[in-house]
Amino acid sequence: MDDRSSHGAVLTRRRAATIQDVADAAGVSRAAVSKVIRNAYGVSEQMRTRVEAAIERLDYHPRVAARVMRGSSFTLGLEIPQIGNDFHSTIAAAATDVLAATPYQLVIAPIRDPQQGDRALQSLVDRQVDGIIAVAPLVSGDWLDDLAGRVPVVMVGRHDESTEYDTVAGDDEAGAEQVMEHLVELGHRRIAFLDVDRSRRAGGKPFISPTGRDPHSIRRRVYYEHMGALGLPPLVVEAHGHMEEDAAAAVVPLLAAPSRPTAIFAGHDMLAVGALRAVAGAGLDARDVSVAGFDDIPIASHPLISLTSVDQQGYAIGREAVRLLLERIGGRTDAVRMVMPVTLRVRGSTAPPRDS
Amino acid sequence: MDDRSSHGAVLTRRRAATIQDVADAAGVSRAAVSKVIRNAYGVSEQMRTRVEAAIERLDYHPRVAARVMRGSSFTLGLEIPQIGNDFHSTIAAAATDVLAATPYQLVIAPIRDPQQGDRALQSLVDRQVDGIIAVAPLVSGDWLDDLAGRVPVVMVGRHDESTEYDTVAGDDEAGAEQVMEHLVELGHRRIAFLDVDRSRRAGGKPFISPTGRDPHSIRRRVYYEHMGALGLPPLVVEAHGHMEEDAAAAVVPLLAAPSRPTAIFAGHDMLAVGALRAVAGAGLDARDVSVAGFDDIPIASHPLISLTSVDQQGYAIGREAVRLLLERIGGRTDAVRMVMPVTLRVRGSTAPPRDS
DNA sequence: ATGAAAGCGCTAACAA
DNA sequence: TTGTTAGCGCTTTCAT
Repeated sequence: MDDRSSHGAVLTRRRAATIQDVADAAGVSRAAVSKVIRNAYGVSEQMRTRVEAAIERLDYHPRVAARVMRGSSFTLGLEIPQIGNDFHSTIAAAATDVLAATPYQLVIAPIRDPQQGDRALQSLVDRQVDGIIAVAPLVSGDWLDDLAGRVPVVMVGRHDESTEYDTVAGDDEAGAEQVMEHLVELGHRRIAFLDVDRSRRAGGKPFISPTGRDPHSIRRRVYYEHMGALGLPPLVVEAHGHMEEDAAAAVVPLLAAPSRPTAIFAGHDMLAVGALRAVAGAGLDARDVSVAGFDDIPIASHPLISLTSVDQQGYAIGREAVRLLLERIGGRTDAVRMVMPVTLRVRGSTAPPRDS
Repeated sequence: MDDRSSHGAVLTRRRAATIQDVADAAGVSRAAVSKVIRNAYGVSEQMRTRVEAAIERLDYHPRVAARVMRGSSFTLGLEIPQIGNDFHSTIAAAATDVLAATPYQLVIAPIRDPQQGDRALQSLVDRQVDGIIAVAPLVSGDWLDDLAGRVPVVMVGRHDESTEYDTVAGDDEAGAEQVMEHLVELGHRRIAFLDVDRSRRAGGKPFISPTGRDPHSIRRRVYYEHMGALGLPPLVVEAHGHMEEDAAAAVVPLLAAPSRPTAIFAGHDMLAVGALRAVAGAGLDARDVSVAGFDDIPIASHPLISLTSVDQQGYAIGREAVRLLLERIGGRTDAVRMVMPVTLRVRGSTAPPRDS
């Protein structure tokens, strides 16, 4: 008889087996069961067999929370600043693939707005994950140093010099340079830069990176430098939001301007695809307004999109981030800084301007 | 002095404050602190002030694991069968938005292959989440009934009759019918169906839904029924994998066939976009081979893609799923079944066949 | 209004 | 090789 049977309208919830239940069923001690499930040293063949049979019979699954109280959670946390951005999905996919062969489970703490990065990171810390991989360009380095003092951390897409955590990033400088050289070589002079949303929010510990070492600040800086070197007036527009549609909305007025740009360098591919939405929506093509992006997300290679973009090897970035994190959990304490080489994928979205 | 200072190469990890530290700092009992952080009844204004100051000073954050041992985790789990599918991202985005105004934190258990659904679900159970939302078409209903007996569950995209869990799904039958009627009306007769990967894997508790009540089985059945009613020979091809590129690979041979189909009904939009990749890659357009999909993912409305698709209101599905889950956590025990109405978004990817 | 103390399920140090 | 036991950080009666 279940002693937690329903009383009135209260829902019956069966109690799942605990390690004590397994121990009783197998006629051994809790410690013995614990050793079996952890593959620890000092269990006879007979003991193992009996215990495993009981585990199977009772469908026993150790509670992660109880394990956490005594040690590790075998959980790794991934924080990505925007669910739905395919570059971030790729990193998550790579991490999931790599971890499939390990005892670690990945959990993703999703946020809708990069500004909430610290909240998501804190929630992972509160859950005592064994390690954290984060794409959080806007969180302050000091805060991260503090975080990394509590739990192993690998940051993606940052170029910090921290000694507390590892970084894996694409070569943003080289990538942006290749884009600018490509556009200039095609004959473009009126080149606009489509930047991420940098509007600030009130409150909270996080703040806009003041270092200028986040990917988007670097890409924009390279843009400014190239325009300056050529004596061309820069034109930066900011998307208000992080979705593809937000980028399109920001580009529409650009296209209506009297002397509209002949090329747009978008800070990342979601923005670039949005820019293409505006360009195509206005009945224009690459000869009118070329568009180049960054990340080389899967849709960029689609023949109907054919977006020129900087491939920064997102899958490899995710894979290496996990590898570094596992190393760090394994005991490494010196910081590693990885910069992935980039390749410009030239496609149909960039072409010589019609009037050149 | 930190009594856990580094010894040799061992990394120093600062011990985070516990409820006891806060209690000591404020000169009160642990119970008092607990009451303050839970906003429980019976704390004087003075007590609250003192405790909150100590919490602030020590940067105290309650450990979720310890709370779980005594009650709830204030964590909800979302399982999605494929990271990188924009329909699933939309559901995750909706869930994140709704939960932002609640004390619950969402964690996503990502998988790469729908067949691993039960592993991800089990991992959420092991973490004692307070509720689960899952998009898991292939997990058996019995297993889910069992799961739902342990934790509140809302399933997305299932049309089960279970009394143990709620379901939220689009109207797959109506959606598929609208697609078929649209294609037939345009004059198509050689219509192919591009199905999801149904190859089986060995082992594990999950198995292919034998009920035929999962969305893709329904969409395919409707396709068969319409083709049969018109006396047309059905042609079903299966993608080997779940990525857009896998769909393109499956479609390429179709296009090379002597009497190729004039239209392709893809089981979901990622497959449809892949089909468009193959069609455009072969230098064909909608007059040669029309393509229609299901889900109306954001890229479908992009003018360069312009994919005809069934809008099943993914965002609303995610929102309602969370709402139902919170209701269930709040005590509701009777099962709710929601079917979201669908709308066919007719766009440029479907057109009358050239030779009609 | 406040505090003392039991106990959630597990691991690890130690004893047998 | 196996079992006993302390204790992780919190919530929750139950006294005071």
